[in-house]
Amino acid sequence: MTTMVAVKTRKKKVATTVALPLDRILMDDCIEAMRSLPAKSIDCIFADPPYNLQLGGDLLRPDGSQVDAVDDDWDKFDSFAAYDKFTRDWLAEARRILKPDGTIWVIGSYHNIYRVGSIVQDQGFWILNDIVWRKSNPMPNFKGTRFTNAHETMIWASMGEKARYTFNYRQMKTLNDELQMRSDWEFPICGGPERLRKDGTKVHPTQKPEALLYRVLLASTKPGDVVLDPFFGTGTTGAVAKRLGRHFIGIERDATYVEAATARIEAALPLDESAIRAMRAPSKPPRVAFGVLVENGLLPPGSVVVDSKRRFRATVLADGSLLSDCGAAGSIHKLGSTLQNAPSCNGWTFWHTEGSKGLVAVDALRQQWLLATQP
Amino acid sequence: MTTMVAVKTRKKKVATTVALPLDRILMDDCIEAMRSLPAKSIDCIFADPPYNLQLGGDLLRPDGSQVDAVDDDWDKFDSFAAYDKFTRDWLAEARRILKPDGTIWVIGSYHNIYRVGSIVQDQGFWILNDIVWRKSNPMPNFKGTRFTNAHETMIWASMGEKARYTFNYRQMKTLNDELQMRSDWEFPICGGPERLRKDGTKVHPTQKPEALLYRVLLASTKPGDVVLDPFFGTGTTGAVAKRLGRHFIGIERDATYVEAATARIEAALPLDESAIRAMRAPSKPPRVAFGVLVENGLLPPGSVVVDSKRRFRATVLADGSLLSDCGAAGSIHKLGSTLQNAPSCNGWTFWHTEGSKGLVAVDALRQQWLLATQP
DNA sequence: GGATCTACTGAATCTTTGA
DNA sequence: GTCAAAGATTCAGTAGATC
Repeated sequence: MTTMVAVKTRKKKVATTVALPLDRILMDDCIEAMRSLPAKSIDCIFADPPYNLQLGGDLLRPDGSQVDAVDDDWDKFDSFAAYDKFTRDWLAEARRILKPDGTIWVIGSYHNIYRVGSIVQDQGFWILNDIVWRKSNPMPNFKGTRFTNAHETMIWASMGEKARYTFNYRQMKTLNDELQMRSDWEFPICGGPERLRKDGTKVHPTQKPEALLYRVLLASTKPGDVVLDPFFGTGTTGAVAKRLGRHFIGIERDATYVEAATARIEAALPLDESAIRAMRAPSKPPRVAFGVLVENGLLPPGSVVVDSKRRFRATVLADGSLLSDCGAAGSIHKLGSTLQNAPSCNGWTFWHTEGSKGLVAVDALRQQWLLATQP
Repeated sequence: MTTMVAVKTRKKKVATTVALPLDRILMDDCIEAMRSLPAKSIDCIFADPPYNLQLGGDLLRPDGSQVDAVDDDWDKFDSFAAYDKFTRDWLAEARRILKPDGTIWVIGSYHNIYRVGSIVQDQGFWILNDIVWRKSNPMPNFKGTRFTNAHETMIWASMGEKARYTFNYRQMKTLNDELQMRSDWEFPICGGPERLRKDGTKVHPTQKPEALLYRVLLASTKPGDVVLDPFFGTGTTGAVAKRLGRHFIGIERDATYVEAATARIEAALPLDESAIRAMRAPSKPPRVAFGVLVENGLLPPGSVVVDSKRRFRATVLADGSLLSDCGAAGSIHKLGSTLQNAPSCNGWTFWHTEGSKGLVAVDALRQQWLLATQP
């Protein structure tokens, strides 16, 4: 199904409708397929490009010939140069179709991620984080010649240094038991029932765990966003996007993978109604002006507020500003910073009012107000 | 003290004696100093080059205090091109002086490591591993704009694909409780008594922990080997090399750093057994966030949980929070305490899910998860 | 003397909105 | 585009003071 989506054109800020193949898999070369998509139409790209540098696969040698003796410096340069060109080409297309406030994720290992990261930066993307996927059950190093290669790296980048982007800070913090989500994530590798198999053998050699994509999409997209995966494989990105109420576009050349991905996504269930509803709520609570609490009688004019240690005391005025005993006045934030002689202050957590069980931050009143007024 | 060391010359494989400034600090530009060293004379290089952080303005913590940023001149570069040239130049010299069976380590962050890694590969080095230093106590992301940047990356490379190198597999396995050493290492950042201070302020803004260098040198060098650090700073590499019975050569331009490093290394004592044990990462019981169970499908969004007496009922949301039927929401602990009107609540034992044999505490799911993922 | 509280700090690319 | 005001934001650990 092709869906019409509002996309803003560049020159004139007029919304036009452009065809986006939402929730479909394009069976094509990734660069060709991206060329068919309109500029500035995608919210997020997740890319798991091939990184079989040393194997001399079809990417580096279209004729399938074997790479020469690896001591040959020229050949090495040739290989890296070919990989770099491929990377530049697909990243340039990715950049064209991303919205100005979109972001891109690329996953790789030490074989390719340094090439990718350099080119990401060269093309003007701005790295926001690199994320380490720590595998809880990596394949051991059988020969004992190196450290167990127990992680892969993801680069997350915005369109530029000043570009805006989506980061659902609160949801990540909640997901991590009220601690900021860190740049190192632990997940098992994809196995068990989740791993797609046909006749007992795995369909795709590097199928990514859904939990990984779950966190990626929950962190960096909003419900209804369009997520593109140019190296779709067996469709982990699509299955998770569907579950999380995001749209996906997959690009995959290999018919076997497309077939497996199609069946898989078909079977994936979207989250149930209540979970979806809660997710569609904005990730940030709506702003509430302090004055609204005053107007609505939660803290009527004349009320007294103090800081948590009762060092400062102020009276609430009718316009929602505070008047301190020493004569200073201003918004809850301004007065808090003035009194503490600090550059800034969050008045919501700084100021308190007398409750039945001691001091209560005015932020609690705001929560109360939100609970009472939000649907 | 200059010591005479046998070094093989390149053209003819005849051993000649060449002066190596063993266990000394050369106060000079790193490229100039490396030029003064003979080719193929160094067993291992550990390099902690400037990261090219490109920081913006001041950064304030939530309490209003200012973050002491790395604003030193040595970290300023005009462009990626300038940084790349600098990197190519020092890496080329490093390559010249390394023995054919030597290895190089470079540490960096996402700001620079992709540039470094690409150039390492371009110059013919062969990456053996990349190692993630997970910081147990990183600086938080104060503004809630990104994931906490909680790691740095080290690249470990040999002179070429077929080159030999030293890897003390057994010692690494022993150090890691008889499990293969993985590519992710956890250490605290350098602080406490180990952090060099003068008049209460840190001498160097980016002093590395000795535990990190300890593992690096123990893994990749033999006793008596020569370790070169072209960005010596306050001499962590030298202090650890001395304690491990390796020779070091330090290169550092800044006289203040050289002075501090000299005194520090002078005071360093060879390690005894207890100190070696202390160098191991502290083992902490693994912490599992409730959200991890949600992400991994043990309790998918939309699942219903109840307390043991079925008085309260809540739905699991996509971000790992709970939404109660009465509209209250929060983490498993928060909602449990809210509903019971109690000051605190252990959500792990409070909330249950329907199992085939009746209610099962979500804590049981956590145990199940730990069993499945922990070695 | 031990427990508790307070202040400080660390390689950081660290805001958003509306006039 | 700029600018000013409003609003949102921290974790683990050490060191020293206080109870």
